[in-house]
Amino acid sequence: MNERQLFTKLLKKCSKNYLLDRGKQVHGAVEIFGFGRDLVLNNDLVDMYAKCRRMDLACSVFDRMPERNVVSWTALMCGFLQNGDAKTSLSLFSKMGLSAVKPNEFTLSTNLKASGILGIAENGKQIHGVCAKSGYECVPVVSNSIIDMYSKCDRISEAARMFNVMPVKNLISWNAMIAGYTLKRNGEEALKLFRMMQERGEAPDEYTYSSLLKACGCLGAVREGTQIHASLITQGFPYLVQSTVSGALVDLYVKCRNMVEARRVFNQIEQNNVISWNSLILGYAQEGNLPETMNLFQLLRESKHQVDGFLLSSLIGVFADFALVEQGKQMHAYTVKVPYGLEISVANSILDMYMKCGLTDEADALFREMPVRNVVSWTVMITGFGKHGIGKKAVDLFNEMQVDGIEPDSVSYLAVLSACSHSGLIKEGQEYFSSFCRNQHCKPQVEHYACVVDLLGRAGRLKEAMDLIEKMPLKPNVGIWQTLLSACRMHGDVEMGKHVGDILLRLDGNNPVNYVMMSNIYADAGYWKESENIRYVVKRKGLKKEAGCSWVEIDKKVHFFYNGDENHPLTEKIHGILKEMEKRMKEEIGYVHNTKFSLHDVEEESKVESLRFHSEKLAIGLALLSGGPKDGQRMIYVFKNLRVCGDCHTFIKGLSKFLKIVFVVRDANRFHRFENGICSCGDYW
DNA sequence: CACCTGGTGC
Repeated sequence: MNERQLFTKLLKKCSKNYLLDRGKQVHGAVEIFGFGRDLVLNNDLVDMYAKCRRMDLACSVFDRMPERNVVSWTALMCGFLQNGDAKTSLSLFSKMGLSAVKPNEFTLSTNLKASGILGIAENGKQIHGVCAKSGYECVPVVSNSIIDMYSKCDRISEAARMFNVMPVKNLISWNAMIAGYTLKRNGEEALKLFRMMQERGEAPDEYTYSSLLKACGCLGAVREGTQIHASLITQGFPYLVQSTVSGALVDLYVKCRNMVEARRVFNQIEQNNVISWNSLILGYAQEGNLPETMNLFQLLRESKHQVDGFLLSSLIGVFADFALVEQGKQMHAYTVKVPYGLEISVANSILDMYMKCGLTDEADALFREMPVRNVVSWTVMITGFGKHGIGKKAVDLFNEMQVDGIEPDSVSYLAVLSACSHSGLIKEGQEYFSSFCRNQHCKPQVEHYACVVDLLGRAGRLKEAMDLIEKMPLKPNVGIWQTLLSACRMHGDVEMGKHVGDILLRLDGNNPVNYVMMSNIYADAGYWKESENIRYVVKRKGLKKEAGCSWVEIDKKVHFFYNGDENHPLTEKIHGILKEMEKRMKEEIGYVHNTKFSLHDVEEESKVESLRFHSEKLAIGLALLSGGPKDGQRMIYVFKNLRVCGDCHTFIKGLSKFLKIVFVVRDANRFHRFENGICSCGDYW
């Protein structure tokens, strides 16, 4: 072996093992031995510095090269891509196009990948054109990259077309296509492709399994996921102690709410990485296991891994869902101290947390302070104000956002439309909807139509709402019919309600909510027999609604209540104070139990006894028992997982009037702010 | 010099 070959071999070894200092020594030797102008060795040097994450040094070698070939260019582009700078790779690609050097399959693949990462379909399509013209399209590396690029650019059908016409598919082609479907949350197609792969006798590898397990997680397909897990074990799959496949397994079990199994897989992994840590911690948080969440969070901080923005924003998101203000504030304080706390997604999750906990002022102050805001930041605020029934502010923000130069996307349109419907801003809502229809970039989805149906329904324009559903270019879903059905009930339109109910039950006959709504419509109109019949069907089918649960925070401790719950140590006293309130309300403002408005409730709850002990009332009872609002604020916050029932709504309105207390209730749909006998929802929710 | 993998959010 001559010296030149030796240097190449040494440099490759440095690249592979990220040995920067050793690489620098070899670089020095290359110069001393007079190989400073050697093309191949310079290419190796560029690659070595790039792999050692020193793009500055890679560039200086590249710049001083007397001549460059396609390998020199590609090594540099690759380096930028691997260091997270896809943009520079693409601009180098166009710079290279001006020189005489022609791209090869490596160059094309690298820049297809860069386009995919940036999600720029136009760019990728252009490179695809170059591939087609030069004949590289048929080289597997290139076609695989094309599949990857299209699926990352949200053009899954073009990815599938490439996959289908490829004359030779290798394992990576299958993996890329399965990953593409998984990315778009199309778990069914991913599993279908996997079955096809098995029929053809293709052996899967760890990439295939990672994607597949993710697909199962998206589908909530516990059975398929467990099967795959079992077959990995029986095959003696060598990767189960490694983090990638097992990380996907941990996440699968977390998504399927099986924390015992998730923990078991996690414990088996020899080298856990941040991702599996994050999955596990989030899993504990989502099931409300706060001690284990914080325990693991602490262990992670003590480990060699770094807490990242991903974990922070998702953890804060869980606190927001549970309305754990104290935990949320603690986390906010923590984010201020760490560098990744500055990430915009973390700031957005904090905004969202304050909004979901009812602290609009805190959110607003933080929002105004943020140095950088993106469309998500604005959308969080618009959604938040919308759910508080402060439609004016939501609308103003939506307009201000556009003045600020940020284009609304389909989620922000949803936010503003829903804000309009929650606040009864009918005209404004319709205007935003038509401007959305004229938008070049995105089209309304079923959810947007549902907002407009709600808007029209609220105004009693049921016929127009029905027309809209029938004329819209999309297939109506369960949600949109439910919206119309609610409107039918609110306006006492039994005939249309019956029609809509029939459609709904045919579409989704296993959701008890649909039956309850129908039953209530009949009951309101005095059709007792029909109402009973429907309730009977629910019983016969054994359909169960999610258990109603409310909670309230008192002295930094959260108390949970279920409907009719008698587990709280103060139950008797809570019942006592609620009965006393009812009595006073009856005498002072003529309150009677309102069974008519049990719209969102199910089963035997129409009985006065059970209405009295709905979870939200129990929570309020405890808050009153503990001396009412603290800190001089005349406010009590209560949170509920389902929608607040009509009777409770009337009850709380009454309470707010004669106790002179403001009650804020967050239900599954929006905030209700009760003040002096009036609710911010205007009795329509 | 290259292609495919795992965790948030409205």
